[in-house]
Amino acid sequence: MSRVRLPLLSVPQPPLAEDRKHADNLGLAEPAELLQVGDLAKETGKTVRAIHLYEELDLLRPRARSKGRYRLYGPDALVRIRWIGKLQDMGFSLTDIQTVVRDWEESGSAPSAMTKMREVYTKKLEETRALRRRLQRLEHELQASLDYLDTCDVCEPDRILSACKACDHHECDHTVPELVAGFRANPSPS
Amino acid sequence: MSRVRLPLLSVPQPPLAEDRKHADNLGLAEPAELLQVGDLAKETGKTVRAIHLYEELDLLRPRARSKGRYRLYGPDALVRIRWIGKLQDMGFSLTDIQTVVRDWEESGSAPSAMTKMREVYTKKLEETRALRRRLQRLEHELQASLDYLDTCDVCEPDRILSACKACDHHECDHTVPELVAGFRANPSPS
DNA sequence: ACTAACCCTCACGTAAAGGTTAGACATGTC
DNA sequence: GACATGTCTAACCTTTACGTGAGGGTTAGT
Repeated sequence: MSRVRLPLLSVPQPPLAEDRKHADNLGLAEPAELLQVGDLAKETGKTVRAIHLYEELDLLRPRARSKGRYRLYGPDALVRIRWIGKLQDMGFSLTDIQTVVRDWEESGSAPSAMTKMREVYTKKLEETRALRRRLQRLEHELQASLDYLDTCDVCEPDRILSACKACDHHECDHTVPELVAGFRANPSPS
Repeated sequence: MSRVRLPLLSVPQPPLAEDRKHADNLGLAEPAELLQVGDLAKETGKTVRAIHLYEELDLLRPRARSKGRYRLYGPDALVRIRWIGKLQDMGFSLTDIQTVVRDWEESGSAPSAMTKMREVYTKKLEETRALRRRLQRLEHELQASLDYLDTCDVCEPDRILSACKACDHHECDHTVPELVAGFRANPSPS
């Protein structure tokens, strides 16, 4: 019975690509462009700790390790991390994602995998729509409350506001928005 | 830098008013209708524990106690609890609400209080709008991904799906939706 | 009086998603 | 070789919103 929580938003802002450190190992044709964890962090906006965590959860895996055991990732890791981020944004928990990933990898045979993927996304699409409607209702309520408050100082311009906390002016029309009523309800102790 | 999380939704469903236990103490005019914590719980869908918690956080306070120290609430408590719930739905944490309440009570003088209330709601209204836009983008992405997947089995009806995990059919048009690409990115260990 | 429901006050547990040390190597640069 | 950074592992810390007993009174009804 957990209710919806809509936390404050703040998009990570991919901190614009930094200087490629050890340029490119000119000579070796293919395995060029290996990134280390900090690079991933910079480009995805996630922290190193977060990326390590994803690995602990088997959501991500370094392509190799350096001699000194540094993790080395291919560029696909970027895709993966961003993907994780998007799923999170859509409301998946990391453990949800774990499941999704496990399912995908277990069904090495594709058809079921594709089906699953479609299922997951379809379901989430519906949830997202529902959530948006819900938000819209909240928006209306907020708007209504603000309108109500405006009324309050329209009918009693400016000055009388100082008495407004106890103002019964609106009490006659019993449609005090809940968002406003709640403020006053349940007064503090004696 | 916390990102948005949009948890699964599920509205509490106010479990339709139960039988008024000790009917109404016929005789005593005013202080009738005192509820005890379980009643509040039933009517708001919150748990008793939750209600106790709200009290610990100074968001709610019983109007009185019975001889045996049972908490007794007036009907305004219902309003208050529902109000708390709505604020939570809008993304306020309980500690946020604590602040709001404290602010409201401290400014016993009303004008600043009203202003504050308006401020809070105005801000939240904007956040909510932003969030909705964000969700809309996610919705589009989901839709796009699903469309993409449909393409996948339109061009290769049915059977070839079994090879689709490795299918490069779409790789030519480099617009693999991130939501789809992420699935495949970063293959598991060797 | 007896019983079934309630309620009281601690107080510790939990899940999520990392944050934050700490102590110790690794790398790249001058 | 010396420095400044960057990484490694391991392990404990943090916050949120309650959940879950334990141990023990309270109420209402019969």
